[in-house]
Parts: sequence; structure tokens; C-alpha cells
Amino acid sequence: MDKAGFIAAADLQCQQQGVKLTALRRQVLELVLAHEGVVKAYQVLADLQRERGIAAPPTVYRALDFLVEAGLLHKVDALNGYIVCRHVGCCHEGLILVCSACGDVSEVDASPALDVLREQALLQGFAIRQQNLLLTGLCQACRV
Amino acid sequence: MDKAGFIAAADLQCQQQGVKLTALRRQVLELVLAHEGVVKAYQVLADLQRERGIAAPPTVYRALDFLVEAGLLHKVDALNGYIVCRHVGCCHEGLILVCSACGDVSEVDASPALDVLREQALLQGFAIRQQNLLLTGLCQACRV
DNA sequence: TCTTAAATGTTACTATATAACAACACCGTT
DNA sequence: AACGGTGTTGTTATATAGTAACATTTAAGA
Repeated sequence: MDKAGFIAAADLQCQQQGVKLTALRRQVLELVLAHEGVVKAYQVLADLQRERGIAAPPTVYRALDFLVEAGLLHKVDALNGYIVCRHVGCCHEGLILVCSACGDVSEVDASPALDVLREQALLQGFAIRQQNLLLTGLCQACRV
Repeated sequence: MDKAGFIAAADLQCQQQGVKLTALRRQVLELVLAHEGVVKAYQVLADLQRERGIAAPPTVYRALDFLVEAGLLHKVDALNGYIVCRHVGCCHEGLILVCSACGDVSEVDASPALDVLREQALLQGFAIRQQNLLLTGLCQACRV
């Protein structure tokens, strides 16, 4: 999906959720989209400062939190970063694969796997909620 | 397993791996063991400072890294913390369940699930390495 | 003993994230 | 239009997390 298409889909999704994709949030989303792979909050902050003069950390973190909450971004804890959700409108459980060599990130549907894990967790009394899985390894290009 | 037993097992495991569980590393491990659930690096640092007067962040981080590397602790990225590996000597792929309500953490063997995920990842060309999975949800006590 | 590698100490710094409150904008009601 | 509530954004300050670089010490073998 191209950038404009993604923004349009994001807009739609927010409407459906009854939340507002404000100008600021859209701008932050665009800044994230402008990068390949994982983006860090302070990178977004720097980009934002370039575009609007000044901006403080809370501005960026709020927008990023919102976008994660809305299902448009995924937070990648292990990397202190964010990636664009490539499955807007469909699944919201991603299996996020991070290449430890080149940093490349790809995302596939994790729902089947999480169904299995959900059962296993229930044996312990744990009711796991919807979420993403992050796995690290080597991508095809780095495995040669 | 009680604390002393765990330390003994840790000692053995380090010997088998040909690495050294030095006094400092053992002390840090004991400090982590003294807590329930997730422990933060700076909490360990504070504890260490109480016991030996002074200590700086690198001292703690090095010890924690070592203990993770040796399979005695797991790093919990999503929480910026560490937990004791409750499966020393057996599996080294844990499924870590974190209760978002009470913070309780439990760990079970994740190997079967990871075998499935490994296959799914391979379809994308990703060779995922040995690792832990973290899932959040509600524990039995908090589900009522 | 000497030498070398590993471990630890030390200083300084960079990076990540949040609290707390102020100001503003939007929206429905009177 | 004026009001009041809610959600959003701005602002300042600070808390928390992690690492780089180099000095010093310790441990283990030649």
C-alpha cells in the first residue's frame, strides 16, 4: 500500500473506532511512514522539530501511543521503537520478525500461533490479551 | 527451588558452560532472587549500593548481561526488567506470562510453541534464534 | 615471576520516557 | 453568542534506562 493509501485507510479506521486522527497525529504517522522499518520516538521528534520548529517529547509520545492504540503502529519493545502495522483493517495480532544483522523488520499474521499460545497460557490460569509477538533471527538476505 | 539451591544450580551451570560465576555476579543474582517477579536494573543497583557502599550502572548491567547470557535470568524487554529463569538446566526458551494487573510473572516452556513459530517464520525466509516469548494478560487471581 | 586476558571500577554521557500543569480547540447546550 | 465540559496540545522539568571509553585490578597460565 502506498503512503497516501495508508493514510486514507488510517483515517477510515479511526473514524470507525470513533477516535480522531488529528493533524498532529497524522503528521507523526507520516513521519513514521517515511522511514523503512523501525523508527524511534526521538527520531520522530527530531523530524517533527524540523517540520514545525519546536516540539517536546510528550507531543511525540502521545501521538505514538495514540497510533499504537488505534492499531496503526506496533510498538517494538525490544528495540524501543515503532513500526507501521502492515495489516491495517485486518488482523491485529502480528508476528514481528526482526533481523538481528540488518535490522530489517517484517510482519505476518500471528493469530494462529497466538491461538496455540493462548491455550497453553490458560493452563497456567493466564488469559492473555490481544498482542503482537516479536521474534529475532536472521532474514533471508543475511543468512547466506 | 529455594534460593540456596538455585545458587548451587547456577554455579553448576556456569561451570558446565566454562564461565565464571564470580562473587559480584553471584551477589547480583542473589539480589534479583530476593525479589518477586520482575526486577529493574536500577533497583538492583540501589540494592548493590546498600550492600557495598558504591556501585555504578555498568557494574550492574555487566552482571545482568552475564546472567542472561548464562541462561540464569531472562530479560523482559517490555518491562525494562529481568526475571529469574525458573527452568535452569532444562529448557532455555521460556513463555513468560505477565499479568498486566498485578505484575505477577510466571514462566513455562515455550519450545513447542516456538517450533511452530519457527516454521511460520521460515516461510518468510527468517531463521529465528533461540529466545523467549513474552505475553501479557490477566492471571488467575486478577481475572475474577 | 611475568604476562595476558578477563573482570571490575570510574567518569561522563547519551537515550528513553513520564509527571504535572497550562493553554487551547472543539462540540453540544442554553 | 456565551457557557461549560472534554479532549488535545504545549511547556517545563525531571525521572528512568543504558552505554562509551578508559583505568585498574584480579586470575590463570607460560
